[in-house]
Amino acid sequence: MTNKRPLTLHKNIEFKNSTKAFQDASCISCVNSSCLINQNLENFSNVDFVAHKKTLKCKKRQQFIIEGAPVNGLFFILRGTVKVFRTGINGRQQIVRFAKEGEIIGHRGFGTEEYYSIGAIALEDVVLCYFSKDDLQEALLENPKFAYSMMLFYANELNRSESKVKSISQMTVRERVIDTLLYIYRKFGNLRGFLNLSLSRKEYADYAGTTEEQVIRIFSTLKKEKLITAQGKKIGITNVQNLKNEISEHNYFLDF
DNA sequence: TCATTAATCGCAC
DNA sequence: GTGCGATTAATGA
Repeated sequence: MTNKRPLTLHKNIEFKNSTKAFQDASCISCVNSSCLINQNLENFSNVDFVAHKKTLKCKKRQQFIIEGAPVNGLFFILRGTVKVFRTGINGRQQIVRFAKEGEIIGHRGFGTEEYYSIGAIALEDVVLCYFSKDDLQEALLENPKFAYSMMLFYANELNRSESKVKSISQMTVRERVIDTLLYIYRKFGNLRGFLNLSLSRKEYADYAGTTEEQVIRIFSTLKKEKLITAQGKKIGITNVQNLKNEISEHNYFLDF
């Protein structure tokens, strides 16, 4: 599935060569323990690899990967959350996943694919680490433990992606919305009784594969059923177990 | 504060 | 279930 559609221009894109975007954040002193590179740091004999990485900051709502753009490297999230999407039929946005610190973005284009098949937008202010393809390739060949960690990551992604196909094709809209809520819940957790990631109704819809109106309607029935609470963008899950029960018959996949 | 953007709801299909 | 449009609420410059 090659994707060579022309670049979709977006109003605020700028990451390459914009000097102020880059600032040094050394891997050696990095506190992000969920990063695969950080975890494998002591196994690298070649220090150049981490020395070559670039750090860039993205403001909220800034797009840093454009669908169809050539792949030159991989992004690792140092801080913040990001949504990864691809443009579907009728220009509708399909959110592939939400990613938080330590996660890798753009990995599907790594290796054989020349162009990104996904786009990525910062949901809040984000700090990214960017490694060039060449440096990464070298590091993977040299360091089996690192390669193995990456393989696990890929396998996990594939598993999640497959279960998502099933949920979109076989679950009802209500179930998909609940599934989305639980996904956000287990990945981002709760903060003061609300999901620790605020998304628009549209974004819930784009992930669940439905429309904004459906999400609104389902949210309001869930509210009446006292399963969730909502205050503007903040959604709180009041009864996780009941929600889980509703979709447990279809599988309930744990992912990070 | 005022202007813009998002959330809702009702209704037709 | 979906899509449109009007109304209301929330956000942010």
